[in-house]
Parts: sequence; C-alpha cells; structure tokens
Amino acid sequence: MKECTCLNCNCINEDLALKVKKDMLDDDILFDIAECFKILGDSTRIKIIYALKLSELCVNDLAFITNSTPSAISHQLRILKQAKLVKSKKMGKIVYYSLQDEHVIKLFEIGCEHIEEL
Amino acid sequence: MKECTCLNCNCINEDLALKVKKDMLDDDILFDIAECFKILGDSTRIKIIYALKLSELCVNDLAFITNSTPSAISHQLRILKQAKLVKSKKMGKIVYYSLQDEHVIKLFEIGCEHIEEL
DNA sequence: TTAATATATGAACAATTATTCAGATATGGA
DNA sequence: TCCATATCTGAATAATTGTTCATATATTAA
Repeated sequence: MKECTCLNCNCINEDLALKVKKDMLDDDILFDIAECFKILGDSTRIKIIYALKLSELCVNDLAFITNSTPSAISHQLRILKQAKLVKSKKMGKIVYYSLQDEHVIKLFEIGCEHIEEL
Repeated sequence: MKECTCLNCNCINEDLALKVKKDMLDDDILFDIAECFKILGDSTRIKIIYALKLSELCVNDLAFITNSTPSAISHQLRILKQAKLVKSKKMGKIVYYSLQDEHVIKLFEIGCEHIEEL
C-alpha cells in the first residue's frame, strides 16, 4: 500500500481514499439526508408516523393514541410538516394530518425490517 | 361523530382513535425504530455510511474522506456498529469497516430520494 | 525491547432538543 | 356577542449528544 502524500492526513490507502473522497455527495446533500433521518429519530414522531400510516388523524386523537398531549403533538407535527413528511388539511376547527407520500412509509417499513433482524 | 367517553382524553372520533390505538405497534418496537433513525440522523455518520457504500474503508481513511478526526470517526463507528449498521474486520493494525447489509443501503437511498423531491 | 502507528476510550464541554406550561388564535354554536 | 373547543406558539427547563483532548491498547518493525 502506498503512503499518503496529502497534507494533514495519514491515509492508509491513498488511491482508494482519494477516489472515494472525490465521489462523495456534496456535504449539504448529506446534511439534508441526515436531517431527514434525525426527524424520524424520535419516539413521539415515530408513533405519529405509525398512527398516520394506519389512518388520517387529528391532533387530539393523535395525542390520545400516543399517550401525549395536544401541545406536544402539535409541536412535533409542525416539525414533521416542515420536513415534508406529513401534510394537513383543515376542516372547520379540526386539522387532519396524513403521511406525505410513499417514501415515508417505505422508510418506516425498512427501518422496521432492520430492527426485526437484530 | 361520537364524543369520546375515555378518561383523560378528548377524542374527536372515538371509534377510529380506539381502533388505531389498539393497532399500534408496541412502544418498545417503535422506540427501537426511532433509535435506528436517530443513529442515521447525524451528518458525520451519514457521511461514513455513504463512504462505506462506495467502499470498505479503515478509520484513518474515513477521517480523511469526511474531513474529521480518527477519534471522532472511531466514536461514531462504535455507535454504528452497536446499531448493527456497519461491521468490521481487523487485518493487522488496520480495522476495515463496511455496511452491515442491504437495509442500510435502501434506507440511505430512499432518504436521498425524499430529499431530492423537496 | 523500543518506537511508531492505528484504533479505541473516558471525561468534559458546548450545543441541540423534547416537553411542559401559559397563553394566543381560530372556528362553530348558543 | 360570548363561550367552548381545537390547535398553535414562545419561553424555560431538563436531558441528550457530538466533538475534543488526553491517554490507553494493539500491532508491526527495527
């Protein structure tokens, strides 16, 4: 194996490391992907996602289903909506939330598969 | 719509809310799924995942590729390994890391798709 | 054995974040 | 209009977490 001649680094396999570094996605894209997972990485929000996978629901019902409070659920729904993971429609006083698209469902299901194999 | 007769709740649609609550996955399963996403929800770890998607790599090279330090990368690799998202093999002084299985790749790719649609 | 290198680890600090609480806004009915 | 209710929001607190730094361990070569 060749020693690395880069400044400030100590690579074991220079050619490979340089090639991988060149082929990396841009930092901001990887940051956005991490942000997406971060939003899915909370118990309350995952409960919301799973409940909405079963049915469109309003804030109060989600609070009951997840053993949380309407305020906490409302905060989390705003975060999920900003990340385009859920959408909402208002009918009178009631706001109904549902999953944004199939991506969310797929992400949940593959995450679930991964857990089941451990 | 029927008013909810549950204690300590104020459901809008009692029948639906009760059904969804009954059909929810156990809290500890949902917790584990959220934990899995939480681990993917960090820029440094997502960079590691993407680099390992391109090639098996050792700690020093990952540090170079991700513009991080071997110490920081080692900490994150331990977390990824505990979550069974990456695996490792030792060859002499060098420890080579790679992705655990196809689940990790699928999760990354669907996350990537989701971001690209925004 | 001694030195050099690759990786791992523990503690501390800084930054992020989820929930709670109080109160605000919006809608529908009396 | 006034009241009740569904949802939202801002601030504060508590808890979690990623990185850094110093150091420890493991392996190879001299």
